Amino acid sequence: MRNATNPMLKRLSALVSLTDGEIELLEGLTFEMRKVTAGEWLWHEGDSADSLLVISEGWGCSARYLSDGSRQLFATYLPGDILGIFELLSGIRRNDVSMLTDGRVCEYSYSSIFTLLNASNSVRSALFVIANQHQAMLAERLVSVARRNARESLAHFLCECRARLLEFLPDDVDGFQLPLSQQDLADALGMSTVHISRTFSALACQGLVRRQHFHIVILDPQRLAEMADFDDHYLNCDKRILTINKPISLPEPVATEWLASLKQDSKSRPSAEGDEPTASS
Amino acid sequence: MRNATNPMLKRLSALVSLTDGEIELLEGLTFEMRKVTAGEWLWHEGDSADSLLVISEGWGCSARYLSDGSRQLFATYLPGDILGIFELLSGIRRNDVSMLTDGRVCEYSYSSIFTLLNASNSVRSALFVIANQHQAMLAERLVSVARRNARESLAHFLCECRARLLEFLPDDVDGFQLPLSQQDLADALGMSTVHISRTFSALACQGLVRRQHFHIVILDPQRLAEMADFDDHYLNCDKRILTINKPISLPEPVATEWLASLKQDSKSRPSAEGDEPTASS
DNA sequence: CGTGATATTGATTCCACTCAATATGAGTGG
DNA sequence: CCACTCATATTGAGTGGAATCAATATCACG
Repeated sequence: MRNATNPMLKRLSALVSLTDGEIELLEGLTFEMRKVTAGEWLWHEGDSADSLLVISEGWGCSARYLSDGSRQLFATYLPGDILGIFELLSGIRRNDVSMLTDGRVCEYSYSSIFTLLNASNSVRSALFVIANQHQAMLAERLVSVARRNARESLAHFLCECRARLLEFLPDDVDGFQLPLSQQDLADALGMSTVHISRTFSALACQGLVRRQHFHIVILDPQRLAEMADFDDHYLNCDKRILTINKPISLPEPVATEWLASLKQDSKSRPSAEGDEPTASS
Repeated sequence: MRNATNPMLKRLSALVSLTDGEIELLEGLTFEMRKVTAGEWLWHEGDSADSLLVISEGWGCSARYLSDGSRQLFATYLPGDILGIFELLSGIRRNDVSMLTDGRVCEYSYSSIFTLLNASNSVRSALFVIANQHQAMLAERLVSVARRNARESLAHFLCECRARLLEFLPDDVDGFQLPLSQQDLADALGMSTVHISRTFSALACQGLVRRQHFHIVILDPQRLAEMADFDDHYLNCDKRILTINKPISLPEPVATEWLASLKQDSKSRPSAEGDEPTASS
């Protein structure tokens, strides 16, 4: 298994069960892996979009830069995360994305992704699920900013980071690198850097976390989650469900004539990819 | 034309160009239209999900209810909006959705939607675009709550409502029913009801809006948009793009008469605002 | 006309911001 | 190895925007 060499395959196979055919398809995907450095822009809002990106190493983030010079951070991206899903259709990047650390990213051209999407239900589902997770995290951030106080907000963010990292980190090393400066955290949580600092101190005082530099140790995950009202279901519930349900795949006696007629239609399509809905499998 | 009788077709055809086959397919969809009343729950977080809902009349909203009794409003749903897209795959409702006003909703079973999705690229694209728009609105809300002060925040929300309604409202009647109580607005914008009231007064003082009861008149849309740093591209850019690029969808000879008839139809829509809001008419 | 939901207004409080000074740490070059 | 610098973080003092509390006021509706 050379999953390790193809980040897309690695990520998707963790989300949905793939048929051998789909695995082959994914393995056959061409992609370009390149090194990126901290602070480097991956793209800007308004850029034309023609590729999907998978972070293979390092952290990235998406943000909005406001006219008053401030910044709102929307999402953080960890190794394995797939960026640019929503832009598949519009062809235009929706916000600025940059690297927080050095790392490596893999680029897959949209044309190859389209082929893949047309050929595989599971891949479509997986990408949809990922989009779903990002939406859920965004909603969670909104709740933090709007309804939680500084300590709850920061605690929640830390819990989320830990949960996301948990499947990658070896065993229970209760500590991880969080490559966000206090400025970054402030921009994510809608606070000032000063107050991030104070809030960290407060959490430390309560014996909840320890932090030095960019290294975080969560001393009492249980209590931290409680104070943050953190529930990780929004991060992984879909995954559980998916492996059980076999989602979008045709559960029906489909209107086969329709499919046939549509297939004909699709012949006139310019970017003649594989073909239509693949009732395969 | 019975577009009006099938809200799904109506909405999707406004987003992407559909082939005759797809239109027929959509027309053939079975759905159940039912009346709903203000305050009625459409579903709760955790409910199992097996249907897509299209709002045909009235306003709805999705929200999270926190353990401390407070509430965060995530989204408002207007006539034409499609709910439950993200739940297609997980089969579980992600948050609570209720009606803000009396209205009517159409229910489409997932099984029929799955058939449709498998048969049509365009429909897949359209639903994806809709999901995209909701994500964009959520992000915008986050920016409001995190970065904008009360006046900007409220102004932005009003601009957004106006923009969303604009395509439904007959020409430039610069006023509309906004069936959100100040409590609802507070829950949406992360403020207190008291401050919503004061902020409305402030905006009124500046000659930007007038408001009585649930009726809003935006006196100076231009200036209001400026103060809110409002840019409507996130609401409709995808639409524009889609008709140009026709990414995933089949680039067919567009049924222009269809679109035309739909436009007309929406203009002559009865009860464009006549009875609609008023919490419980 | 009374009742309950909704909205306004004033007084007070507080959480988090801003400003400003200092500290720590990493990286660089002498 | 030290001095310098730049980015990052800490701490204190003062301020302010919005929350809270509380007392009316207005409106819809039966």
